[in-house]
Amino acid sequence: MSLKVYNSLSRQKEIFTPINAPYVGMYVCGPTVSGESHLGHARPFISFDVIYRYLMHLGYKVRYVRNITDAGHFEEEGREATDKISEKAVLEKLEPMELVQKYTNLYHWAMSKFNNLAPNIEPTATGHIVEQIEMIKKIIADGYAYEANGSVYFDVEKYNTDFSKQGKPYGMLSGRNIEDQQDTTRELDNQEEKRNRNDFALWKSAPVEHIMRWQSPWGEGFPGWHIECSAMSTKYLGSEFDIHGGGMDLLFPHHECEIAQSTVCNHKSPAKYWLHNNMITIQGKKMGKSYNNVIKLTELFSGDSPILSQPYSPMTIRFFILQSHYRGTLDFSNEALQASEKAFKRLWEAHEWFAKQVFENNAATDIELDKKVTQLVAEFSEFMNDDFNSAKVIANIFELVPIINSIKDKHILANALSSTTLDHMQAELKVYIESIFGLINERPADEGQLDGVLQLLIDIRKDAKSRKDFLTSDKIRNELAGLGIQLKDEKEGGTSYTIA
RNA sequence: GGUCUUGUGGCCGAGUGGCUAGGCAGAGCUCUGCAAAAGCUUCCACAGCGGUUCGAAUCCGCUCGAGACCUCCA
Repeated sequence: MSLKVYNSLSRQKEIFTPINAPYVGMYVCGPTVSGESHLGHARPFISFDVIYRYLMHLGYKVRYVRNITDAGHFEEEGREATDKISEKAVLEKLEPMELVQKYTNLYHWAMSKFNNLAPNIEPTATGHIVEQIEMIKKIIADGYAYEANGSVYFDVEKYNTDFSKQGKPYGMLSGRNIEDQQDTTRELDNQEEKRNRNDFALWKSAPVEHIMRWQSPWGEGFPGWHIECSAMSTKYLGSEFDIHGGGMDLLFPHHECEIAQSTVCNHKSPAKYWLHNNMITIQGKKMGKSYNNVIKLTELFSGDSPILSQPYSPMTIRFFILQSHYRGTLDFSNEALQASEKAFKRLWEAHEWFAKQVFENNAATDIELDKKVTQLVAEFSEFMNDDFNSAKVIANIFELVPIINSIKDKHILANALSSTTLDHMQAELKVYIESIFGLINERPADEGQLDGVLQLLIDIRKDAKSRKDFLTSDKIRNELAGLGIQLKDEKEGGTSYTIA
């Protein structure tokens, strides 16, 4: 059973065959650190984290590169070319790099909260100006770019004409053609520098007020919007690598431009498989700054937003995202997040208990159940191999949860299942929940002292209960509940607690 | 206007033509001093209209609705 991935390039699921197995090169477009990350940004980073983890689980040696855009992308097309980062820095009276550092730190903090593994290389745009300039020079030398007033533009028209003959027209990824683009009614102005409206900038001449600027063969300026990803992916993954990932909104023009740039420079389309995650929506609309409907990650964690009825923990959000397929839209609502919060809690508590059990060697007494469990567990990899369908894996895990809880409550005897099945199920649950899905226990391990205090209270309550002093026993339970500590009376007369 | 996606029960969401998706919420029951938790049972669905088919949420057509990209965007 082999891994299949949906390739945006072919618009179908393809068997994943690395160019140079067991090595896998994966590039994912990272954040622009000109502002705080929001819930929408969490989607690709969590989705591709799971993909990264799963590829490693399959035994691949993955080099995962995710960039940081710290030079800013720029407004274009009839608007003043202004570096967003510089502009905001002035407003906030900060050095550009100070701003970049602030939001980079915040981004890294959020990533670790989500328990995302760090990429193997996290290159920055400003750290690769030289590589970008070299790439631009090469494109000019090959005749696919031209200079105009200190700026350099990619000649889309010429590229499309020449490469269409090779079956690689501009627009092959997004399914567009230049003619359609030209038919649009959108207004064109201040575009006299460009020979064609589809041309995009590789290098922009910097106006005097522009703080971020670098020397280049074409004068002082800054790199265009798409060249950084091409330069950095080529440098660290080679001219042709396995997976290029990112949000669907980057498909055009960003990824289309990357293909054109890399194809000219390296004579190869950069990535074999293009993977795109879909958007998180809110009331059906894409969450994005253009819609002014973003929920920042810090707000999400603190609950400090009028949209939010409560805070949501990083694991709740991670679980929420994993409950859907990465290529579908996912609609945010308080109700949906609350559902995920409860579901994750239930799943985790069952898993936590089950992971600690040691099973005695025996054969199954309930063959049917044993078969069912074996089947459910076997399907984990089947579902993940089908374009990373984490939603279906989680559904199966939830079929196992009642079985685990029934074993715990002794509604089902442990020997109903064979020890082989139980051991396998225990191991696979740990692998999938913890290693692949990257879910972790959010409450820190008890320091011991707290546990001691709680055990003392539980003992006192038990005494009170045995004396039928329910006033005291309920007081202990209710007061603790008020502190977010929930007591649960177990079947055998014991009491356990969970801390919210 | 062009390109594309999509419409699943109160909410979020899987669904490869025939088999209960799953979660949360609701109802009932069991356990329990009460509760919580847990377990069991249960209600609620495939936008509409046609067509193909022995059989369609799944394929085709039309209608209506929603969204994304075409400008920075995960």
